[in-house]
Amino acid sequence: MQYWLMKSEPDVFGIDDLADCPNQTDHWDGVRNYQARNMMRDQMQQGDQVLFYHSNTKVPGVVGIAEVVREGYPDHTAFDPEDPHYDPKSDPDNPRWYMVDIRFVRKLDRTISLTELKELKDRPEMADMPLVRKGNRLSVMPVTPEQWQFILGLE
DNA sequence: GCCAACGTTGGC
DNA sequence: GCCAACGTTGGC
Repeated sequence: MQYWLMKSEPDVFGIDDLADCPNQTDHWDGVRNYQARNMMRDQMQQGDQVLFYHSNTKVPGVVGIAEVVREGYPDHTAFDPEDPHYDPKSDPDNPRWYMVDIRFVRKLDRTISLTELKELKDRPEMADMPLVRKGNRLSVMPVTPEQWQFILGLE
């Protein structure tokens, strides 16, 4: 079992939206970055735990926990010309983009803000966490067990 | 809303 | 294969 962090803009799809979905489950569509794609397609497994992160908002930070319930499969939104994430280069016979399904587990009692995590970035537990490094734009990233424990220990 | 960082594209 | 131009991400 592995740990991950996934970013989402709460104005588009936040932790409460996930909790409101049927079965509290939704597909993580729209990722159009190869590094993130590779992780969803090749590495994420059923049962993996996910830190749900709100980006591009007033207080960016970790707001909840989710769980991977379906492993990588083709992102159908890439095939739909009407979809904002349409990619004509993705062919249903040879899909370019993949997604996973995640299910809501719980909200944190409070937001563990990016500011707070940055202040703690020199802690040994937080070593090599892409999230707190400058210029990081990866929307799906692996989280070490140490990072997982440490971050949730702040709750 | 600004803009730095960074990934992707396409001309050569 | 290089790299300038461009688009996007995402913090502030």
